[in-house]
Amino acid sequence: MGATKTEHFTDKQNQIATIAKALGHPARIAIIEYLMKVNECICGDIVNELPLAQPTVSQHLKELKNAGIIKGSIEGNSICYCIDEKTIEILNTYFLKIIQTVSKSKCC
Amino acid sequence: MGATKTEHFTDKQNQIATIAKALGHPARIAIIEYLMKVNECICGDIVNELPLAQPTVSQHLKELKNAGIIKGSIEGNSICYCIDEKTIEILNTYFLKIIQTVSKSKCC
DNA sequence: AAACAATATCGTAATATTGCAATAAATTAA
DNA sequence: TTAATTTATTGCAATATTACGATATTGTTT
Repeated sequence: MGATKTEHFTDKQNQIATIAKALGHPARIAIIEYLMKVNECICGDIVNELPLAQPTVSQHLKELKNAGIIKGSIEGNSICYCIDEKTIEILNTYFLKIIQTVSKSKCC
Repeated sequence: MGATKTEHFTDKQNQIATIAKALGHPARIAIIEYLMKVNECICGDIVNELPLAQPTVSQHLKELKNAGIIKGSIEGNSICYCIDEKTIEILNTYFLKIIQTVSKSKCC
């Protein structure tokens, strides 16, 4: 026990949970915000920006990339990361549906 | 080490991360979907609906409640849970801003 | 009050996440 | 080629999460 029972849930449920989980850490939100600020997609100054060591940042970037939230393209020596808004849109569409459904029905 | 360095991030960053994290598990997404389906807010048939034991479901409900995603009101013997769309809206507004910002800027 | 029902909490095992120092790998600059 | 730069990976310690049996709590019947 201890492991999430992924197989008991639908693909969609797992997809939404995976994306949300990747966004469920303040460092990763901070990375997203930084990528938004420097609208050209600069890479590893993220390390200088965040109060975390380089391996830790690298790991967070990896998780964001695995979840499809950012994408990185090699650019000479460094790597250019940027937000893939399509993935955020999946979440957005999903949550919007929740909000619409819930606001229609009266509750408790 | 091992604990998230919450204090290094802004309140907003922590708020968004907390809500996203609570949604970052397929069981909790399934709970949300069930609450949407039975638009009147029935309570612990969630246990019958999910492939998880009662204490596990109770724990997931607690986390959703702590994050402000659902609210529960005691109704006699049982508890009536329902989605608090205001919290989902916070996420939605935040993500929308990301999508808008990113789609404006060209990238990699 | 006693029996029942619905939830919550406790305790604990299994697993996952977070963070970082050390090190590796890949590219560029000298 | 050697040194420097940038990013990734490994290994490990600390902590958190997930899941559930057992048990407690709270309210409802009878």
